[in-house]
Amino acid sequence: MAFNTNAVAELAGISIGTLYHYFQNKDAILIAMAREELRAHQTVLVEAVTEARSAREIVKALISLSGRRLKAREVAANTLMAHGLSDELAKPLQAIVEALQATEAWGPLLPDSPIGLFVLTRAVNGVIAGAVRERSDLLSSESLEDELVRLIERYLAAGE
Amino acid sequence: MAFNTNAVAELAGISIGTLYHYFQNKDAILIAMAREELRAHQTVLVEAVTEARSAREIVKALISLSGRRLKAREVAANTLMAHGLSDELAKPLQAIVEALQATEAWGPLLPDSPIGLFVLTRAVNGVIAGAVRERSDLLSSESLEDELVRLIERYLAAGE
Amino acid sequence: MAFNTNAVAELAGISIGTLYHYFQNKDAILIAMAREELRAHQTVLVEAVTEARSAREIVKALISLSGRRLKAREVAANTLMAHGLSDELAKPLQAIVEALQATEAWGPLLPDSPIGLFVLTRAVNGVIAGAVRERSDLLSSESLEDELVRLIERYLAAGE
Amino acid sequence: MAFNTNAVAELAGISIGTLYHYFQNKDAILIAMAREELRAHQTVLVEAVTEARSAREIVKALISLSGRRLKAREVAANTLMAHGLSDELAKPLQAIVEALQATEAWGPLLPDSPIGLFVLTRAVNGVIAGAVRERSDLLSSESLEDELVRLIERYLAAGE
DNA sequence: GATGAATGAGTATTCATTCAT
DNA sequence: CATGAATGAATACTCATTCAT
Repeated sequence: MAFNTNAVAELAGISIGTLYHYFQNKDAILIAMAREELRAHQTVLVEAVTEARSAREIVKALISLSGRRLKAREVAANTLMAHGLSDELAKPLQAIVEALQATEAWGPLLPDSPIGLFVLTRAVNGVIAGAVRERSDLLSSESLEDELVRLIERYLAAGE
Repeated sequence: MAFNTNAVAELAGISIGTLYHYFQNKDAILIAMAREELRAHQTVLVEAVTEARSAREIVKALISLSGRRLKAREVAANTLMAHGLSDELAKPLQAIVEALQATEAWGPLLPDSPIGLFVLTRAVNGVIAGAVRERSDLLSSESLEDELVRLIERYLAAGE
Repeated sequence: MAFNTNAVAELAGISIGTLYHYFQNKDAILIAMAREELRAHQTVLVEAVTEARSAREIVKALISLSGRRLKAREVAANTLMAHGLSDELAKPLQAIVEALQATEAWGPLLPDSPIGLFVLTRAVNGVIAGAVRERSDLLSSESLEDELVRLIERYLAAGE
Repeated sequence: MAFNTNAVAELAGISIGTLYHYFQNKDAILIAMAREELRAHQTVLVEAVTEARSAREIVKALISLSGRRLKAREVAANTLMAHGLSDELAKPLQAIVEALQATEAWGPLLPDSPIGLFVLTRAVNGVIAGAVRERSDLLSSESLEDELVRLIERYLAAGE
């Protein structure tokens, strides 16, 4: 594959020897890179979502960011899954929830129960991830946005 | 790794030469195995879902089957994604939809629009896949079931 | 390489099993094919040279036939050399000499001594083979012809 | 065969990995070895021919060196031909010509025209190569020498 | 006889890791 | 600390040959 350690080192602009100064072995290198990728994505997501003023704006942001560094994030996700660290993939979602909970606008609207939060976030994420995975042209249409907003609003209304 | 071609051949009970008689190279072998894994899972899913008599039974079935051959399916999914075939991962979902549409009980209830179907299926799938990925103990509780049924029913009601 | 036995069988239009009915092993197959190639070329050469009425016509014929089935003859030559049968490569030259000796027109003109014949034939052959090997554009010019005729005539005159 | 890459590496006193550090693949290794063989032979030939004081001494040198590392040169020649590099086989001849042209003794005697040089060199080479290929006992006799000298002198006289 | 799927020893090649500089 | 040439175990893949049909 193209992901051999020497290629990684060259891409990173350092020598393979130096790479092995910092990391124990190949797995450690790949996991560190995957986590960094995820962390960076999380930062971008949280920023975008925090600025959103409506459910629609949140959905818009999530969809538009879903194409960001797509390949890199895919590899990162595969790496973490292959090493039994798939639970870390949820960190960005958790961070988004925490960010929203901290705002005056969203805090009161979100589900109280952890399960409710879990279902809502994973459902939205599942829809967008599915569209990305399947290279659906829904991603560029407004109807996916509409439908996701409806999913969210209906689900939130259900708690009343 | 343990997935070297010679080991695969031995496991399959054929010689390495015969394996290469059927497949072009290692990637082709892995992809074929991944597709077979997915196909088998799809069969099991469709059977289970077809027999279900309520939304709750469908959710129950999907959750209980989500742990089936977990590692194998994970590897299969990674393989397909690594080869740019991630869209094939949606096949089981599509098959479930088609199976349900063909029944008297479910056909009329499902969303008419492709987008509605897409959102509903990927949302449910996203929630269950998330629980599996994160090794959530929600999987064994009834509350996840409750919440998913609520998600489905509310979303379907939204079309009215 | 592309010269594996299965490919050879397919090219020959018979099954690999049948090929092994006729030949002991791969070397036997390749050597037989090489000899057949050489034999066929020899036939064509002798025919052409026999009809020639002057040194120039002989040279013309040899040059024009030097491009015949070039790749096949190259492979054949390599095969024979690789199996220590390089001396067989001289057969066509010997056949040409014998054919010429048998004619009224040429018989008396040729060198009496085996050494003279050897030098003359290998010299002419060496020049043409060299031009072919080096992909020289001399092959299509008339000057190579002129020079070869001069070489032959001078050498024959030397015996006087 | 005995020319497997691991054996080559061991013979060269380096690891197989290092060998592949320097060369792209097996073909590249074989071609490099063939060229080196040819280059070394060329050096020896040019040295010997440069010291020669007469046509006979040149012929003597060429004949006596024709047996040098015979098998190795044969393999080298086959390798280059098999890779479409047969034209490189002429390099030693060209080097000899250039070396002779640079001397006071030979420069004026050699043919002016490229074609003349081509015919003379390939003719002499063809005769000696033929004798080697056919394992002729002419190689150890003086008569081949005589005849080659005659060929050369007559051909050179032809230009007058 | 003819077939061609199956075999598996043999070989080319990769790539994580080390260590002398 | 940084480097990157060198290593060689591990692995992908080939192809001459067999043999049941």
